Amino acid sequence: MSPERQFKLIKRNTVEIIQERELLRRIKNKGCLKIKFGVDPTTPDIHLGHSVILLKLRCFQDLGHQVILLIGDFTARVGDPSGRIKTRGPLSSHRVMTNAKTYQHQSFKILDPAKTKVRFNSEWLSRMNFSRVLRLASHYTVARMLERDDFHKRYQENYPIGLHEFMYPLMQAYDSVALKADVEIGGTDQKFNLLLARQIQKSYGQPPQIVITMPILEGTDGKEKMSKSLGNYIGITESPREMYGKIMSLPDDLVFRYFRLATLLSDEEIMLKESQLEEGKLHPKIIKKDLAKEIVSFYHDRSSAEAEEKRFETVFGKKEIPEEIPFYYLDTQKMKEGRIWIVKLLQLTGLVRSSSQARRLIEQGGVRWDGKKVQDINLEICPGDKHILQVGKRKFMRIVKR
RNA sequence: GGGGAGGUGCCAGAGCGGCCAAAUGGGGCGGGCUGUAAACCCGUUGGCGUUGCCUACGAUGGUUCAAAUCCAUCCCUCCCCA
Repeated sequence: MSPERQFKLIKRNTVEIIQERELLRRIKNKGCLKIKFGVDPTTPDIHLGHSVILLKLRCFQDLGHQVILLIGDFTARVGDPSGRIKTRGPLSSHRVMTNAKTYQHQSFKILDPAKTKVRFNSEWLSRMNFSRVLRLASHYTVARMLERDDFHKRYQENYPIGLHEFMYPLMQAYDSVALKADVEIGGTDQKFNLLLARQIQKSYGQPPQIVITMPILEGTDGKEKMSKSLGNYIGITESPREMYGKIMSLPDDLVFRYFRLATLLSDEEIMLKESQLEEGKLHPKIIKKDLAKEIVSFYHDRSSAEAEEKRFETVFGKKEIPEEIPFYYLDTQKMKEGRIWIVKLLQLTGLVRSSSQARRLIEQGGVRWDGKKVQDINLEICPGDKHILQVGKRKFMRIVKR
């Protein structure tokens, strides 16, 4: 493909490319570029937020470039201070390695394993001795480090900053030196780190990498960025059910952003949907269902996506009881004279965490026995063979006596 | 090294001897509404067979009939000076 067309594909959805012209020039001159993507193995699960970048990397791969998945096993000992207000606790190296493996495995749902090189930064960072660290550190200043928004804020707001946290961006920058990266890609929140690498590369006599920043995808709450710690994420290994449901819980105005950033749909297809929505030809719910089906199909398969769509309609649209429900086998010894207190049963099934919670839910009308709202907290039931216990709208349990 | 401020529930943040299981906001959960697990509105949010009892306000010990609130020691954080 011509460098110009490649460039156009690469540019789609990016927030910024630092030195666009240089990128084009390098594609022309070198043909195959080394694309670095640094991964923080502090959490094992990849979610749709990460997929924005992974999809872009996939695009690079399809264009014949070399993707390097850099596992920050060494840097994980420090913890990325980006956007954080608190210092991260260090992770055990065992934990880091397991996470790294999981990450690799999961990322291949999007990336082409044959065109992905995996490296670990402990390879070079663990061998750095103090004098080399000093040399690295001398290329940057405290004042400039404090310009960084997150450090600046923490400093201003009297939050602690560990001295070692200053090293994090430097270590990451050094990775680019070690890899001789042509391009590094990251979220916009990584801009500082990515740019710093350019400067450090120059200090080590290398041509500075091209920096590509990608948008940060909002999580299911529609406000904060998607992250595991905020609990607003959609993991790419989640079950079709969870995935489908979580997508349906997105605020409506985020749907097209997800289409753009987290699916393979072309701009044309997306724009068509947008105009149809505006003209009132498509209901927002239908579009959201399309999105859910699209994403579930990508990470699982078409048929399970369709099954989930059906189930969703049954449970939330028609408010009916779905076909497959997990079983709970009730031990008859737990019963007294063939009866059991509803609160106890709720606890036994694990549908609630405590008896207080069970009471609350009953008081609020959130518990149903065979489809009927439970009104009385003291209700004792005599279960027959098959009954359905429901908590809230989406939690069901089939109770079977044993 | 010296001086000062502070550590409260999932988070943010009030309370500074009894009326405190702890205001308020966020989040979560439940209900209502809806062709959505959108938006919006209302309720709820430590545990316990629950008009009461138990455990909780950095940790430990103490004063008091009574402590998140007072005292002592310790741990942690921030600020100013050096």
